[in-house]
Amino acid sequence: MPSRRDTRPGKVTIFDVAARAGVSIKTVSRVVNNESNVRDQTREKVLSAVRELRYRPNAAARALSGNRSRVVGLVYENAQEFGYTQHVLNGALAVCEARDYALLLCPIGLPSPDIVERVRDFTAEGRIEGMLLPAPMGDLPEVRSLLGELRIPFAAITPKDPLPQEINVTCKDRDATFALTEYLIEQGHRAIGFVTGHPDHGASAERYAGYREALRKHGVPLAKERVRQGYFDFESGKQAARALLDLEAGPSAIIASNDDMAAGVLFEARERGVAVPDDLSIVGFDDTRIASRVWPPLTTARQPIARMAETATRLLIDRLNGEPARSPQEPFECELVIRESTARSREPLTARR
Amino acid sequence: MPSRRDTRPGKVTIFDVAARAGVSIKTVSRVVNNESNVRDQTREKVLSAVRELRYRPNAAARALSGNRSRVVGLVYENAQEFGYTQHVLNGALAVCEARDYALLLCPIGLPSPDIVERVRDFTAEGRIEGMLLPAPMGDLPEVRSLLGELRIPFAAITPKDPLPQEINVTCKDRDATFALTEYLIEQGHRAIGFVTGHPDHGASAERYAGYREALRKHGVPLAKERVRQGYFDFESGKQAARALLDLEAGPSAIIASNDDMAAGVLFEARERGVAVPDDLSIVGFDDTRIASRVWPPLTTARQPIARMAETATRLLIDRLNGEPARSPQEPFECELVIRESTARSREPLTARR
DNA sequence: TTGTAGGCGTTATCAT
DNA sequence: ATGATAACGCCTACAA
Repeated sequence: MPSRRDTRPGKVTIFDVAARAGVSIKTVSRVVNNESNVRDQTREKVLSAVRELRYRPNAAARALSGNRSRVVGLVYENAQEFGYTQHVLNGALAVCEARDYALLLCPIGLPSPDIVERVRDFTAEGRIEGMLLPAPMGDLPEVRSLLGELRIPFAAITPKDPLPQEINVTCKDRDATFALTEYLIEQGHRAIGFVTGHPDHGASAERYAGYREALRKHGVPLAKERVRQGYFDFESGKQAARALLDLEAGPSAIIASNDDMAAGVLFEARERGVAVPDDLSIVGFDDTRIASRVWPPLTTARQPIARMAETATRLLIDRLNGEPARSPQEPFECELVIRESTARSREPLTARR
Repeated sequence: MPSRRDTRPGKVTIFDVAARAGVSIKTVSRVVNNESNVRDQTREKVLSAVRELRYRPNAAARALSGNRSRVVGLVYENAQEFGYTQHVLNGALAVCEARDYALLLCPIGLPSPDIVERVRDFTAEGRIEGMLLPAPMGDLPEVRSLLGELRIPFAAITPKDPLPQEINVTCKDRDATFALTEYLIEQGHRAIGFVTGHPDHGASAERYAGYREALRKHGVPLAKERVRQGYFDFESGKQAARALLDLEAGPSAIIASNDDMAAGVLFEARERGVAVPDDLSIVGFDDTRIASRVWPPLTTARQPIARMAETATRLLIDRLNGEPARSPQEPFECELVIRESTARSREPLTARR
């Protein structure tokens, strides 16, 4: 029973616990790490010593010795709008905490010429054991190949082209945009503008596809001039709205590929005195906070971002603990949220009222 | 010249660098840590070896050996509204990155009965070397005394009662609310409602004081029924507005103690068809994103949150590196931002026009 | 089922 | 100014 050091105030080490429980440090280690081959009785003894001493294994020692830092890195786009990232953060943190992992942040302003160097730097001191890549980080091939090279497992949230051997969490945003568009059509809208998302985001193409599908299904021709490029931020939504509202035959409704842009559309409409939803219906995507804080609150599709992040984090940590890379069987569902930014079209296509 | 291990792919250690530079590992350590007592020539040799080998010291080994994790913890209130925290995060991360520290997050939902346990847990594995306490975390005595007990230095951002021997970063929010109120008075407003912030936040009392001072200076009586309790979130702003707009003699202007509540006030006004700013002027505080994304955009006071967080982080890291606890000489200034949510009062107190 | 020895990559101590 | 050697606290092998 080696008790290598005297009881010192402050730091309780594995030796203290071992001494107290009358076992070797290895046995303590086994118990702490939930390994097998420990008699229940011994385990109990150790556990009470742990409790009494308030022992917590030292993270640095564990990392150094076991070559596992128990830290997950989160690389995210540091944009003005933070609604999406906030949900990712919440989900990731919740799971990390439950699994006793820590989360380290790596904000990146896109586009970033030295992104590979930034990520390499982030992983440099051996701190990161696995990486979380929320959109659009999972879309960048240079990041993915770097992580592959570094042998750092990662989980991507809504990447553009999910590879089966990696961890990917996706959702049915295409279906959701389809449903949103169809809803507007059912409300009598025909001239429906669309603001796309950033072309580098995987979700952008999906959402645009959902819009076109719905138009096609209902025999509404796709008018190119009613489709504008946006970048997922408020300002680009505003600018897209400017162009759309300047059209001769302006739209009676506008779908923006996310809530931030929809808020921009709404802002522009108000500035021009266009009544929403009376003269213009507006639709967003994600149901982040801003959707219910502008007036009128936005009709949108609720993407379960936090839950998706939780799932990604869980699968990633499982993988770090030796399980194979898995992805959810099914993409997550998005739920339609009808609010006051949309109304029946006043155009005389259908009977009045 | 001990070269303890062969050149292995992947991990470059201090031994590799030492061998390459033809010095001992201690010398490499000195150079890497910018210690003195190294000949310039030797330093150069080591530095080029470091560069050529792309050597990065292992964080875990450093932490274990030096008893310094180079990690700063950020305990923050995990509220719905994230505008404030977003700026804190940005500021803290920027400085951490520059000083080669990492930032660990500890979100806490308030009120939290087990907050002390949560924070203790957060610090438990020896990961955290210093702690950042943005409002309102610096106001909680139990947290402060816990950190004192644990001998973990901390820096508070706008705490209620800053102690001189600790690191505190504050701003002149009292002056700013004073200026905002005065601005409204100059615009002809007399019936000015006020929504206070969460009573546990130090800033709440300050901002309320600024409001009262301005009224007093201009001989406007303080009407208790025009002051409502809020909690810094959107919903409480909405509810406060409900009460204020229900008053017989409703206010012609409302000052909310932050932007999120101001957005709630605006939302409620719109729901009732109260025209802003024609029938009601609205003022916020902070100039977080939401202030310029609602319509009309909010007149507010810009609190330099990110810069304050940067300063707090810098001072904290300095302290962790042996310097004494210092605080800025002067509180930070807040800047008035006049936007379209305020206008001249239409009440016939001053001449028309 | 349990324990012993050695090493993880640094920083710290004390020589020289 | 520089270097040898011992911690740091834990985990991994291998023994018993």
